[in-house]
Amino acid sequence: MTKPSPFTQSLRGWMDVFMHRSMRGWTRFAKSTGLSMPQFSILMQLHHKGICGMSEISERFDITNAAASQLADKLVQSGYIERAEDPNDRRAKMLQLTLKGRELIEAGRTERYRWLDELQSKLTAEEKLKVAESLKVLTEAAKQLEEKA
Amino acid sequence: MTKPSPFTQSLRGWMDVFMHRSMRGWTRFAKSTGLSMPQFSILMQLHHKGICGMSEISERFDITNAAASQLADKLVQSGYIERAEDPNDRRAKMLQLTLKGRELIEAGRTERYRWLDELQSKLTAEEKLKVAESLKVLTEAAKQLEEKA
DNA sequence: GCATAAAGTTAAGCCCGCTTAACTAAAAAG
DNA sequence: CTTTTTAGTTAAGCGGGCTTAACTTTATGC
Repeated sequence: MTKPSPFTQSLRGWMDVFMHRSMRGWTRFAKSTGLSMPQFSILMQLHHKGICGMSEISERFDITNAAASQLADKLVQSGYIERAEDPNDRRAKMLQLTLKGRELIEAGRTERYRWLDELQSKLTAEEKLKVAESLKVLTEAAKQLEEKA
Repeated sequence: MTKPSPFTQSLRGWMDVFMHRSMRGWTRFAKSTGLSMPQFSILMQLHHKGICGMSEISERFDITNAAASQLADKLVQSGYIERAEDPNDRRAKMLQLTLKGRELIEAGRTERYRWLDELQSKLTAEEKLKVAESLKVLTEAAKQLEEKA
C-alpha cells in the first residue's frame, strides 16, 4: 500500500469530517419531521428529479415496486406528495412533491446551510476566495462524473 | 431574503452535490453488508470514539438504553463488536470494535475514497494544489466548530 | 387481434427497531 | 448503613419496511 499524496490526504480528511457531520444532521432532521428514512429519501429523490414514476423509485432504492407503492401511499396520505396518472401511459403514475413536500425539503436545506455559515465565519477573506474557487472546480468535476455514470 | 454571496453559493452548491452522492454510497454500502442503518451507525460511532459505554450510544442516537442494548447484542452476536466490563465501574460496559468490525469500516472507507480518486483525475495539477489547501482550511475550521460544541 | 410484457396495487407475513415496564446490580449520597 | 441514583438487561408489544404472490389494467410484439 503506497502512501497517498498530500492532495489525496486533504481530500480524504475533509470527506471524513464532512460525512460525519452531515450524516448526523441529516438523520436528526429526518427524525424531527416524523418521517422514516426511506420516506424522507423518496422526498429527496423527487426534489432532485422533479417527477418520477413508481418504477424509478423502486430502482433507485433497490426495492420492489410493491414496497415503493406502499411508501408512496403513506407520503400521499400525509400530504407530501401527489400521485397522478401519466396521460401518455395510463399504467404509469407520476409522483411529485406537493407544496407541503417542497417546504419540508426547503426547511432541511436551510438547516444544513446553517452549519456552512458557521464554517464560513471561521475563515479570512482570502481563504474564502480560494475556497470558493476550489469548490466550484470540485462541483464541476463531480457533475461531469455524474453524467458519465 | 438577501441573495447569498458567491462564496456562500459555491459552498452550498458543493454541499448539495456532495451530500447527494455520498448519501447514496453510504446507504448502498450499509445495505451490502447486510447490516441495518442503526447497526451500521453504531459501528461508525465506535470507530470514531474508540470505546463507548451503552449510555453514550443511546444519547448519541437519541434512543433508550434498552434499544441500544439490543442493537449492541446483535452486533456482538455477528462478531463486529465486543462488550467488556469496565473495571472502574462494574455497572458500565465498554463497547469496542473487534477486528472484524474494524475491517468492515475500513472497507467502507475504501469504497468512499474511490469516488474521490475519480474526482481527482478530473483536475489539473494547479487545481489540485489549490483544492488541497482549501480543504485543509475547511477541515480545520470544521474541527474548531466541533470542539466548541 | 391475441399473447406477452410492463406498471402498479393489495394483502399476508416476516424481521427489525423502538418504547415501556419490570428487574438486577453497583455506585453515590445522606 | 440505608436510600437513591445510575448503568444496563430482558420481555412484551407496536408500527414500519420489505418481500412474495395474486391480481388489474394498459401497452407492445408478432
